[in-house]
Amino acid sequence: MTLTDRGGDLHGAAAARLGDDGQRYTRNRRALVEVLAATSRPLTLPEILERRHDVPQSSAYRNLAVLEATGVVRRVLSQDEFSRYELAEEFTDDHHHHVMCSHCGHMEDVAVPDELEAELERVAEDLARRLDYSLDHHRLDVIGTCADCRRR
Amino acid sequence: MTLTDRGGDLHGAAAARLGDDGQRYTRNRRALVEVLAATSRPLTLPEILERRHDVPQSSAYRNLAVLEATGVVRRVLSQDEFSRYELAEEFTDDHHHHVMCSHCGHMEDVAVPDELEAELERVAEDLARRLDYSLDHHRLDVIGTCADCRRR
DNA sequence: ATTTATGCAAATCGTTTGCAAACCT
DNA sequence: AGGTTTGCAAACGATTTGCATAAAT
Repeated sequence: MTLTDRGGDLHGAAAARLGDDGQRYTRNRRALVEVLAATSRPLTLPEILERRHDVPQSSAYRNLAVLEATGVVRRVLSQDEFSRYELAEEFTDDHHHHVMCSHCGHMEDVAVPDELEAELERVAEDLARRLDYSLDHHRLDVIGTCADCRRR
Repeated sequence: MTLTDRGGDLHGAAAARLGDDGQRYTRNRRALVEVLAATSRPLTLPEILERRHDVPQSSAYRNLAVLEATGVVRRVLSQDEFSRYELAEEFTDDHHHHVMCSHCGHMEDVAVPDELEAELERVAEDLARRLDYSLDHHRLDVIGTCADCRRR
């Protein structure tokens, strides 16, 4: 059974993770997790605020930092001026990569073939060992120009 | 024959590229290209300035932007607060990826096996086609904690 | 009660920009 | 001469933070 299979228990899992760190799962934090769970791409802070007008900007930043520190959220950097946020893989049970527009910074989640994924994992482990890093994860971005930006 | 095989002609190639865009290959721009050519990892602006005390910060930023716009330099984002800069692949004749520390943002260049590279290229083309992006390049990061940060 | 989170306003800091002087062709 | 680049200082803007109040346990 996975987190996403358990359906409504995403919030339970997030609350438990925060609790382990002595943090509370508050209204604002739940709102952020809900917004991120409802998209298939990392969102910028303005995009998050658009979806939840009741969360003030500073609280969004502060709580995203808490969620990131506890491993519920991952921050991903794109090519534009904004950071983007997505749920950590552990909370979506979905390993994915990104296609990113080098002009506007837009990102979308994509999956790659299992065979490639397995090879990426092997190579990542090998590189981390050789350079004396403790491996966390790998990240693959396909970078190009999206249809909207080509039109401009 | 490649650019790097031609040895000292990196500057010639950079000058030609800038010339195509009606830009000059000035003292400061040459200094930046020299610094970037001398490392095997993307450098932050402070790291660049450390190596060339004669280039003022604003000129460094301004010229890196020009070099990036003309395709001589690529800006890569890491996990810390700084952008990092490296020579574009066309000017180093070296396709590489990065191992990155999620704590301090440090990055190092790494190569991956040709077989993986070929598969990455195939998958990147396929994804770009399916999502209607014009493919530019792909980027693979291995993310972990470096030995220095583990010690802290 | 006590600790933690909130939200406004102000500060921070990497990066960008205005502008007058210096440079190149 | 006519355009570009320079470099200082000031501005910008995404993100962070101080602090008094509100919420959670």
